[in-house]
Amino acid sequence: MAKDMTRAAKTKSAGAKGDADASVILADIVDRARSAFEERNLRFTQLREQVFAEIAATRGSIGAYEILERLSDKGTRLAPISVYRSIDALIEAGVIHRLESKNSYFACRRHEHGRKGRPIFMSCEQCGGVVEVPAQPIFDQVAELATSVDFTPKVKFMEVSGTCADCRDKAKKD
Amino acid sequence: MAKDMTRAAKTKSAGAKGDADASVILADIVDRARSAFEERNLRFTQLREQVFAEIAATRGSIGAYEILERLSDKGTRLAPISVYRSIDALIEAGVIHRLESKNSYFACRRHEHGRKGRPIFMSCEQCGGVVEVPAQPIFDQVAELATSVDFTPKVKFMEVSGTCADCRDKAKKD
DNA sequence: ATTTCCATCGTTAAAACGTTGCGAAAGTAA
DNA sequence: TTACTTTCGCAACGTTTTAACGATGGAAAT
Repeated sequence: MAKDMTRAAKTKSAGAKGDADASVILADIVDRARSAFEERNLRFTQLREQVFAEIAATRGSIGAYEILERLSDKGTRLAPISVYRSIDALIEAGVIHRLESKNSYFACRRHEHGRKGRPIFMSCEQCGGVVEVPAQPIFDQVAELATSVDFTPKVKFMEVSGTCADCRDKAKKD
Repeated sequence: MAKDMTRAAKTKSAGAKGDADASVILADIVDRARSAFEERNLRFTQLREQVFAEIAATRGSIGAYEILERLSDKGTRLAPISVYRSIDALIEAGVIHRLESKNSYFACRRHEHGRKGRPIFMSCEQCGGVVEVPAQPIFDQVAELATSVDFTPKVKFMEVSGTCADCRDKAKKD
């Protein structure tokens, strides 16, 4: 039943927006997340699945309280802590990331660019969309710079805000 | 009188910690901030000065509510919004920075490394200290990478957390 | 000098984000 | 079964940030 819900949610969200990559349906993304959990011997519980599905169904990033609201609208009324615990587990499993600059969360899309090293997150200030771009050389340079000032870095990702191509083009039309 | 207070605060904080660069006294840092405001035709009000002095007197970064508390201890009781408004102005003037990953603020130290392009903030997870390291080439590379995926970046600084040399050495002793 | 204007600040309130503590339930292992 | 660990529900609380609105005070225009 949980799976049916996620499929339904996906159809609705992608259909409504006429998403270009509607081919990658939400259920598949959820399945990939499930695999990630299994690989690490972590439990992909119903709650975690629901939370993940909401995040993955979102274009751009989503805050914890919005997840809370959306699940509530669908009949699953939760306390904030439950969502945060699920978020922690999802981050732990590596299937979502936290966008520090917006206190929000988005589904990992590493699979879209293979696994070519650590990514930079480019987050559009207009539409909220987030793209992950592999940038290992830049991380290497940061590490080198840090070492040069005797600092031991612990960087997992970097965030860059700006404007995506779509929004830039839209702005030009005005 | 405001100046006297800041001088006193500085003496206390640097003296207590036996800070190495006690030579750069707080009052001078405040004066530099004042100049930054004047250059931009912004007002360095008493409130902004007090807030700035608290931030500048802090080793590492400080949260808005801790600023609030410290000022309250000194007899200036403020509403949170007042602190946030001052913080906004100080960021606007470029004399402090926000550490996104910790929801806290610290005084800009650009002058310590000349003005050689945009800095990366290296923030120590152990001691909370923050150092600014000029890293324009890395910003350039990020910009290039962004452009290559048709994204218009708007990066001012980057944050790297990790461990500073002092804390690493201390850890080794254990 | 008086009016006009705008930035700043005070005050109240609430929104947005995140955590603690405790105990029940459900999965795992012996 | 029993014991153990992980997850979850629940209630309250703590932290960070913003909104709305009015008062004040200094600079500029008349």
